[in-house]
Amino acid sequence: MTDGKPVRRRHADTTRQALIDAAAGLFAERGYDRTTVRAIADRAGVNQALLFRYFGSKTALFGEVMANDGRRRLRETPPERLLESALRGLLDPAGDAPQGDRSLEVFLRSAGGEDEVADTSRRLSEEYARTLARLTGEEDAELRAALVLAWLLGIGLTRLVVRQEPLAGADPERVCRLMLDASRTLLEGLA
Amino acid sequence: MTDGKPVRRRHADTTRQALIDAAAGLFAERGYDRTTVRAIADRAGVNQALLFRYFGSKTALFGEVMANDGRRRLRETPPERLLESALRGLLDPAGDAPQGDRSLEVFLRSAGGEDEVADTSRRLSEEYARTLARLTGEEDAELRAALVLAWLLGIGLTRLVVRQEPLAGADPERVCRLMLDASRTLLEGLA
DNA sequence: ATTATCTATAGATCTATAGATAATGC
DNA sequence: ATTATCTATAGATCTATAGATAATGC
Repeated sequence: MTDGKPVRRRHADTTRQALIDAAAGLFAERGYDRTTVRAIADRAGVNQALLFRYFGSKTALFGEVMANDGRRRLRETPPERLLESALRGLLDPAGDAPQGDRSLEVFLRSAGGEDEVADTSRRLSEEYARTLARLTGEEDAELRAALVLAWLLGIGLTRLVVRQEPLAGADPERVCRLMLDASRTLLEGLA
Repeated sequence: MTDGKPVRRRHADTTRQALIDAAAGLFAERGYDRTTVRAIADRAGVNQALLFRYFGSKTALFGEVMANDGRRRLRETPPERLLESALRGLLDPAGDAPQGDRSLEVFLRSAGGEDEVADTSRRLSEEYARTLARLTGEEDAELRAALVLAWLLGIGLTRLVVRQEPLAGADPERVCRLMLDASRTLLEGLA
């Protein structure tokens, strides 16, 4: 695990970014708690002390990762497509369009952790909820949006974290159709 | 934290059960990883070494907790009422009917943890899925049941673990109605 | 005498820091 | 000369165990 992507030696910005990339990957794969600073540094191909030099602490690096990559999908997806895009991202992390935004995976694997991490995660998920809520004119728009988002998260939890069949191995198209059809009964504005 | 419920001194069975009860509560409140064996022993009012004497390891105690209390709701609830019962249990852990079955909370807070714990959790959730799948005759009954269960878990995750508004503070009745109505479009057999 | 309980501690992690080393730019 | 990087280690947890102590039952 000592060699990640080859890092140009002695270049602070490159090293910083390598640490962020390594952390983003590992947080998505294992969650915050189960990712050690040593594993991050190893994957980035640098010494573990540099993580503290550049970010100060592991929680600060987590915040940086979520601020950096975590909002790409939110920025680049039209609201009425956001639910489907996020669902497809969770169903097929490899073939996902807004490249590199695995923040919902990070969320699912880290939400139960320490307070500062939970807060950072909650803030991201609140932005999703707000965006979805604007889609409908119903009086309880926010609650409906929260329920749909909760469903998305539950599907991700079952498929990626728990890996429980038949959801874990189900065809993404079938899951999308069933989930989106039922969601439209809750949120009108969905594409 | 040294005094839990007063334990009759020097009685192995009582001590064993006190440890199970303390563990069940703490696992539900904090999840497996964030619960220390010392916290369990303290709440049970006994020494931490007894946990290892009676259960061998922390993971073994986790298995015992899930086997002990974890299936009460499954046993005592008719299948067509299971989803609503579990949902109400997550929405209002205090006023819940099958007393003491907080296993879904434990699941939500522990699913991302180490392998043995994840396996124990997955097994419980599979029983829920199987029970729900029997409710409908549709060809893709199992996938539909898995999706409904995922929704339940997502709601629990958002409300209890992430504590994100408006779901965290929403009226249980409203949540029930919205969620169950939409679920009936997926699973016919629900009450 | 038996066995439930406690004391003390080994051993494994992990985050974080202080201070030494080595590579680059002037 | 500056600063990016590494070595070595402190200090905080946590699970688990070996062995001593103390309470009960015959």
